[in-house]
Amino acid sequence: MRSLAHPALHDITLAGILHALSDETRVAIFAGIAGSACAQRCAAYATVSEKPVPKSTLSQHFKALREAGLIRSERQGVAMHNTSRCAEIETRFPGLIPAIIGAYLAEAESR
Amino acid sequence: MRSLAHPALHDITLAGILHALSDETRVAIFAGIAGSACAQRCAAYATVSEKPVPKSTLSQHFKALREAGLIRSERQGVAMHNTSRCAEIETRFPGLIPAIIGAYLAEAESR
DNA sequence: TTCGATAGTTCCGGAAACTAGAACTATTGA
DNA sequence: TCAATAGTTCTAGTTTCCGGAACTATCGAA
Repeated sequence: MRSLAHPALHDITLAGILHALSDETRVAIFAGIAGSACAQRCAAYATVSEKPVPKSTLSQHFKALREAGLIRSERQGVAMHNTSRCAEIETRFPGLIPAIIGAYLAEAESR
Repeated sequence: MRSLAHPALHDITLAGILHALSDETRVAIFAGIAGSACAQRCAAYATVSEKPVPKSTLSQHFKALREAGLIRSERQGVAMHNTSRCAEIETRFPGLIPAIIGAYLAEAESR
């Protein structure tokens, strides 16, 4: 397995973030990771919003979030530990992630 | 020309907004419209960030912004008047658009 | 009322991106 | 060494995106 690529903070772009989060499944995964105190395994999201997500698709989604700079993934034994990079991003784009998470929660609640 | 479709406020989705703004050209156009007091013609964005944008592509971009609910377009004689729907969206997703515009400006400034 | 100019839209083919099944790789525990 | 677990990569079918060419709508002459 090749080493996982994480962009440096200054390589994270707004368009990249918005694109990564413009997918229902990915924004749900990211909200879950960002809202959790502890690291999350990929497999924790084998079903998202009551829909099963195939393994390969899930892997692609995590890759997209990783390459956008939204999460950090580290192998821990056989599993993967995923944590959000919210704090870092906050220094570059203050208020952006909280606003998106807020909108996500508002939308989820109204459904 | 068929009448232009604008989604109702409650049909505007977060994913739709993020997708529409996940394109460099579109977010630049939207920031221009949102930051302007008066309505903007499509042709005002025939070049964005010093890159020329083909007419057909520009039309598609405006359509994407319109269908995401971000702008309102009305024919005014031979031209189109485009205005942002920021105020409406603010009631549904408070703080979202300002945060994105802020991030866009921060990124534009750092380049 | 026809002609020309202007401003967008639609059509369409090639390019790029997304989805998900199948096969593969890495790590751990028996 | 083997089996199980957790992800990744390969690949093909589908969908979406880009931009040139052709089309439509509106207005202002003449």
